[in-house]
Amino acid sequence: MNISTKGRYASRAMLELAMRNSPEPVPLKTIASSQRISLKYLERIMTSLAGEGLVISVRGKSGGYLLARPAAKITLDEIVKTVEGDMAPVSCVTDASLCGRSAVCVTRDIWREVEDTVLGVLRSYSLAHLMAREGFARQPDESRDAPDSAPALDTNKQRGE
Amino acid sequence: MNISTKGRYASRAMLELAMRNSPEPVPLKTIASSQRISLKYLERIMTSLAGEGLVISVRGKSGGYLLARPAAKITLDEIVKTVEGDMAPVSCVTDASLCGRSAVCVTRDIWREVEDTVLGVLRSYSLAHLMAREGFARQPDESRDAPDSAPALDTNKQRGE
DNA sequence: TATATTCCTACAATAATGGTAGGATTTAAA
DNA sequence: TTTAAATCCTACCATTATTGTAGGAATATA
Repeated sequence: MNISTKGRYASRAMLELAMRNSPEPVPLKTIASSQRISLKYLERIMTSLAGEGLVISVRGKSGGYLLARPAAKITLDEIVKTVEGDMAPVSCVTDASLCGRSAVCVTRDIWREVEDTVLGVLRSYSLAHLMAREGFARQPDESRDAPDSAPALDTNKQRGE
Repeated sequence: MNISTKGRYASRAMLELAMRNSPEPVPLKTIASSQRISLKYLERIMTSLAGEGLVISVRGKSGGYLLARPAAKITLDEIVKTVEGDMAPVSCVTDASLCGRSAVCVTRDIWREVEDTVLGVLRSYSLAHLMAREGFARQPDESRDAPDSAPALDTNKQRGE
């Protein structure tokens, strides 16, 4: 059971982007140094997030990255899935043909439930939630849906929105 | 995100042990061949399960393994944790000293919640549940608490037991 | 034109996974 | 008492995944 540095770095970088809330693109150099992540490694991570449409990249001098959506509209499962790839704890969950007994495999059902549950937890957190946890006041344009307005126990639904 | 072959093999081996419900110890040779797991590898896995008290090993000729408790009293989280070790998706969850910012780290809280949730799902399944899913009738001595008698949505409580 | 940035691809060190090999030990059965 | 079948123990190893590094190419601003 592991979420690799990719998933963690991506989450932290996105959170920093959200907290900066800059109208100008934020260069990775800034984020890499404040998060103590290798710039080159972070470049690769952010490129894939850009490919997935979670951030907008601006090339050239005074370029950098911007969130593609408001922080309340970006959830952790999107970030983690993008950089980690398949989140199934067992590959047969994603590709049933890997094992001849997939159709009747009891434990496979459990591994699938584990994956669904993990993604449910991650989907329940938006960047806005994380900002709130960091003690930041919510921005005006994301105040419509309060981060903590969702039912606390329903982890399969998105908090916030 | 991965549950390695150790966790999967251990689960399948324990399920087979439960389904055989043999009063005599079941030798690993039997399980290894029916589950198509390398005998030597399975030996190591079962040794650690025995060390954790989940099975009883009987050495010598006509030896083998027995469940240490009724199938309804053994849950998947015990099995998986024993063979996989630390289930935290990020090591700082278990050892906060690995990162100076653990005390104030927002994402760390999420990784911890992910771990708790996964273990909750696994704890909600006993070997008896898996047997029931395999279509086996419940054994008399575990019929008192029906495997599916627990509230369906409460994944943090044990089903059965 | 110089500079700061993202983008792309290849390489590499390290760690984790998934075993194998070879016995030593134990114990029931022949 | 011997033999055989089983667990137990430890070391090794091949493969894969992780976690980067390196070097530049492309892009766009100042």
